[in-house]
Amino acid sequence: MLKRRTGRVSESIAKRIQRAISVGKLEPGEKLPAERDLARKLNVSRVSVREAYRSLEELGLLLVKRGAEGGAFISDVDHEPVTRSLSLMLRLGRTTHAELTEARLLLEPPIARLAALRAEPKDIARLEDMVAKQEQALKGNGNPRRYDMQFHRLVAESAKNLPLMIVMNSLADLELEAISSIDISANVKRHTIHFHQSVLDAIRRADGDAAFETMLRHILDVQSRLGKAFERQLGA
Amino acid sequence: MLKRRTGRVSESIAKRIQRAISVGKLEPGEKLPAERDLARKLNVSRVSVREAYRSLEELGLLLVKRGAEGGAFISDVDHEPVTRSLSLMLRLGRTTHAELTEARLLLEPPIARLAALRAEPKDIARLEDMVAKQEQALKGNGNPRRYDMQFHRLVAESAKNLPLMIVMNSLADLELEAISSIDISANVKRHTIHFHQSVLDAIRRADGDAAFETMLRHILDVQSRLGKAFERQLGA
DNA sequence: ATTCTCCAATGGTCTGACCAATGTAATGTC
DNA sequence: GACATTACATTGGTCAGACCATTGGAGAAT
Repeated sequence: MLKRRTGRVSESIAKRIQRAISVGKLEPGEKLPAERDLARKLNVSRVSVREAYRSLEELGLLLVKRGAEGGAFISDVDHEPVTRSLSLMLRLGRTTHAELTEARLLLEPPIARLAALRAEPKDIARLEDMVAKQEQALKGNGNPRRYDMQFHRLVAESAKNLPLMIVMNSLADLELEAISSIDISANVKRHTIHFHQSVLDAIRRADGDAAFETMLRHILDVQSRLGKAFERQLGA
Repeated sequence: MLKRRTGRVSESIAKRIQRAISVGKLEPGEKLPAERDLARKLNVSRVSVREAYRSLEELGLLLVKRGAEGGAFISDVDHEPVTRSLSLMLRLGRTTHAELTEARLLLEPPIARLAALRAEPKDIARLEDMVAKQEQALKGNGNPRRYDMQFHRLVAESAKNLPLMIVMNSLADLELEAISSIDISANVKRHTIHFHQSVLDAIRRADGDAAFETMLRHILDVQSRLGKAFERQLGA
């Protein structure tokens, strides 16, 4: 035999399918053979096919549904797997909040600038919506924290750069996790909303420099306030 | 029973292990039970344990070796999964080389600035070593390309910020993959090395602004040169 | 026409077996 | 005694076949 694969059977199957997807032979929505069928066709056991499907599912390439009319379907690839991995790596790497903030300090202002230059009307509408929700949550005792990072994500989305958006999403995940345990005063919340409004305003005016500056000040502001909160928490 | 898991058995196992890793109960290098043992302990089949291990392996959390003294070992944190997923998106056209370059354009100059401010002697030594290797490879017909991205990674390492380092490493790997197929003239290689030397010099002088500026110009330079190369390749 | 029931397709899990790789310990050879 | 060889135990990899669980649709009942 010529094909010398020392590796696992499931891997060679997974690789074949992945290649087929890469070159466009398989398109999103298409259905792969049932596990039993493909196993028979390739003269391997169902286990191997299952493992291959499982790997591809983990990669975000497949969606496996069970039941009648179930099966393995080619997914639309989105950034979820990257974001998940990146978030995981950051968490595992024992990233400190200081590091996290520093990274955001480098990233977010330029992202905000891009957003100001590239935001489309629907991006702006979503940002407005988010700020409105935040205000409402503040008045009505709701928890505006969820919406806070969401705003930052939307800004990144408006920048129309997928890698940056992915990075920003992961950092936001981590930030949310980090601050979920500490109390935030209504005062700080008001400040946050105010900054968000300013950023939104700059984006609306397509004023890149203003967006950059405002975002920078916003993160510095949060940094100093949260720094105090972290200390209080440790002291208590 | 209280715990209502509708999902797959393998997933609940994988989640448990992942959590144990996240909170530090399991550390890199540690060995998980053999498939048979864990299966017996949890009252599930070996198949389920295998699938759990397989998922975690795909996520980059485990390394599975077979044979005597084999087993599933907790991996060191590595950016490989992030890179892999990103690379997939690149291949599937969800993102472009232009976006990638733009991201680097935003990220690398500030990273270089941090590196200049924080590089320790041993970081500088490694950077010097890398540039030397590059020069040697250029003279001796070697392939300096591998060392190119390596240099950028070392810069990110010198910045002492884990999130930024992981992100930078992923982007560097991706860049390497993207350009691996195109020819690079000796002229461009010389330019690259020259820029690297300048960046290194700024870092040695702990001159953050110079490092920022030089890195920015370097990437812009590469961008314009590679842009042409890409075009040539497409035209051919 | 609507609801209900049943069923076939399909993934999920289990059992138990054997194969394959791999490090180590026992054995043999010089 | 030092080194090569062999045998073996451990562990993941694969297989076959069975049964369970979910799900959507076809057909029956109303």
